[in-house]
Amino acid sequence: MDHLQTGENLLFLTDDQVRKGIEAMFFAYRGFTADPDRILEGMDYGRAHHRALHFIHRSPGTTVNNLLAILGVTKQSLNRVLRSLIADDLVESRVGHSDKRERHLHLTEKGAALERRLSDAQRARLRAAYRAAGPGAVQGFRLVLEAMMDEDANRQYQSLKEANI
Amino acid sequence: MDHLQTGENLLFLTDDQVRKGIEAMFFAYRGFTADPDRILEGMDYGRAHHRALHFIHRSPGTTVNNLLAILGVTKQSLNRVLRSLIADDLVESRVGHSDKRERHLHLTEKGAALERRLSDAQRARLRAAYRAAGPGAVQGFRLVLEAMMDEDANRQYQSLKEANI
DNA sequence: GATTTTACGTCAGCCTTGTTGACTTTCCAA
DNA sequence: TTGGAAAGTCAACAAGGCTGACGTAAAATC
Repeated sequence: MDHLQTGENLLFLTDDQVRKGIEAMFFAYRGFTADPDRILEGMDYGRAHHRALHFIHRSPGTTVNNLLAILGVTKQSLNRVLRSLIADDLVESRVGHSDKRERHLHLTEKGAALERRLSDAQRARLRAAYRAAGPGAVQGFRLVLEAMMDEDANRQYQSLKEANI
Repeated sequence: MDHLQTGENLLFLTDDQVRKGIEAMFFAYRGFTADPDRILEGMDYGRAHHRALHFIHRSPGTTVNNLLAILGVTKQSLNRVLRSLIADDLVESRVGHSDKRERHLHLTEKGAALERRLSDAQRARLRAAYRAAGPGAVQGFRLVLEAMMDEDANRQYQSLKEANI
C-alpha cells in the first residue's frame, strides 16, 4: 500500500505510518510533561497539582464541579489535590455567594507564582518546537490534535474564554 | 502582542496562544488513550500493558533492557507488567541464543490478537483525525511532535526499523 | 582462572493519583 | 416542610510509578 491521496481529503496511509504517528504522540507527551515534572519533583506535588493550578489560573473563580468536568477525574481525586494546595496557601477556596454549596477557586500570589513558573517552562518547550517545525506546521499540529479529542473534551477546549486565536 | 511572523522562521505567538496548544495536547492525549483504555478495563490490564504489547509488537525479539530504555520506566515496574503478560500467555520470553543472559520477547498468537485489537482502535481514531484535519496538517502535526521530544526520545523514535515514512 | 560487570528477576516498601462508598451541608421543588 | 438532588469532604483501596537490596547466571576483563 502506498501513501497516495485522492481528490476528497481521504488519506491512504499504511498501518505502519499511522503507527509512527501513535509513537510520536507517546514520546512527545513525555517531553511535554518533562519540564514541569522536573520542577515539581522534590516539592510534594505532582502532575495532578499542575493541572489543577493550570485550569484555576485559566478560569479564576471556577467551581470544584467545573474543574471536575474539565479534568475528567472523580471529585474525591481532585479533592485530595485541592486540599493540599489550599493547605499550602497556593489556592483559595471561597464559599459561593448565591449558592453556598459551591466553592469558588482562586490562585493566591504564591499559587500564581508557581503556576507561572510551570507554564513558563512548558511554553518555552512548545515555542521551541513551533520554531523548529516552522510556521506552517503549527496550524496542522493544532488541527490534528483537535480532531483527536473526544466530543466533550473538544467542547471544553473550544470554550476557552480568551479564544483569540 | 500580535501573532506576526518575521523573516527568520521565528514565530510570535502570545502566551495565551501557546497555552491553547498546551491544552490541545492535554485534551488530545486523553482522546488518544481513551479507546485502548476502554478495551482494557475489565481485563486485568492497563495502559502499561498496552505499551509493552505495542513495543514488543513493533520490535519482536527485543530484550528487556531495550524495552526499559524505550518505555523509560524501572525494571521492577516493567517486570510486574511482563510477569502478568507472560503468565497469561500473551508474551513469550526466550533465553538468548548468543547471550544467554538476555530474554527475547515475542507476542504469542493471543498477545498479537490483543495488540491488534488495541492498535486497530487507536489507529482508527488517528486516521479519522488525519482525515478531518486534511492532508497538509499531518506533516505539521508530526513535525511539531518530533520537535517537542527530548533528545533521547527522539532517537528512540527515529530508530524505527520500518522507517519508511 | 579469578574478578568484575552485565542482564535479568524478585522481594519489600513507599508515593502519586486514580477509583468506590459513605457522609454532611445546602438548595430546591413537590 | 420535607425529601431528593447537588456540592463537597473523609476513608479506604488499587494501579502503576519509584528506590533499595539481593540473587543468579553469563559474559567480559584482568
